[in-house]
Amino acid sequence: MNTLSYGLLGLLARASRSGYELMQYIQPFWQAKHSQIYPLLAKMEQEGYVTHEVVLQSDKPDKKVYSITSKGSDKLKIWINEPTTEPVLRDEMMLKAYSLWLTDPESAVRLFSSRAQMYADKLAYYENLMQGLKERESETSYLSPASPAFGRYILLQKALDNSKNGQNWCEWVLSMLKNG
Amino acid sequence: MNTLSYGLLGLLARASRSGYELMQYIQPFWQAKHSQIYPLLAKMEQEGYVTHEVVLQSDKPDKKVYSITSKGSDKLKIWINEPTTEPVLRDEMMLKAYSLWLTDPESAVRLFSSRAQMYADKLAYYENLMQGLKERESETSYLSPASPAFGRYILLQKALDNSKNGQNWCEWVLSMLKNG
DNA sequence: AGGTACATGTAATTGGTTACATGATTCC
DNA sequence: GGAATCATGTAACCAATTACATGTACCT
Repeated sequence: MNTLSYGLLGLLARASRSGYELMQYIQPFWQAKHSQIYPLLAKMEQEGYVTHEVVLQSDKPDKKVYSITSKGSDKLKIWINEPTTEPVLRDEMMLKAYSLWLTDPESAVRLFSSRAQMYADKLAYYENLMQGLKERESETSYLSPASPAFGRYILLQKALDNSKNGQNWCEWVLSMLKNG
Repeated sequence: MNTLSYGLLGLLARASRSGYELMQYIQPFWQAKHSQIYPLLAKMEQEGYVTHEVVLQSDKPDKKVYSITSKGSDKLKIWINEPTTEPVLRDEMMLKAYSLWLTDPESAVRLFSSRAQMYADKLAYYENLMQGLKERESETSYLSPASPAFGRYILLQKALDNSKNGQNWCEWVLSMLKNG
């Protein structure tokens, strides 16, 4: 059971989903490809944390829909109270920023402009998700810590903060590149 | 040549350093253990990007001091202008926040309090590094994009922003946990 | 007929962590 | 003598990405 397993259990604790769906839902908060998720689900099923049933579809290919077991749910609840490991951030941009003095001003501007654009795109993406949440759920739902919507709400808020933060940082650097 | 290699070249472009020193300097911006760095340096030397000489020390054990070659410097400059990969953030806390509805209020408060403390510690750490930079370097140095100090300055600013951001987010969640 | 999204899987490789291993030097 | 920091390395393992592989259903 690695961290990704708990992320998948956290999704399945809300609703049963196929491996393909799990891959899509977890993407924004934990990067994982289908080639990592499918074998992991099989392993988790072997160990009794999830089960699956095949759901036949007529408009799309058939799928395996996974559900969390009570053993999986217990495991998930225990994990939340265990010590939390520190976040790991690996951003090539940080290393490039460190070596910025080795490049010409035009390249530096290009580098930070495209990164500002990346943050703008992410911001729009998360704003859209947040709007969707607020349309679907009432305030009493997503503002209540006991509600599943609360977790999604605070997660999206963190993602929004982070994107704004990154965007502001890029603009700040760009302003110095233009004056300096 | 992976991303870590370029990070190491970026450090060596400023000053020659031992593997042990490189490990310490790169830590805040790219997590890597000595067991990954030592073999990588050997490989980079084989490929002609760095060289090393043994420096005898009397107060400490002897060390291998690595220097960047012109081939390594060329490689580094080209890399800066290549397309930048997206950042990868893996934070167990995000997955726990998502499943927060499964736990009791006391555990939730504990979880966010200790994470707030982590951000406070990081903030203090980076503030200290920033102060050191400002004491060592003149404003004309660290505010000039052509200076090596500029890269360090904007990196520390990003780390500070990020820590503050995370701390505020934790306090915001905690305020909702106390009211909700 | 070709492209895209849906859907699931395995194999090979790289990247990264943990554990094992050794030794110098300093401070208490 | 024992702990802490400095210093370098290898081995085993786990996590993650890339590539290989197959097939359905829908739309143009």
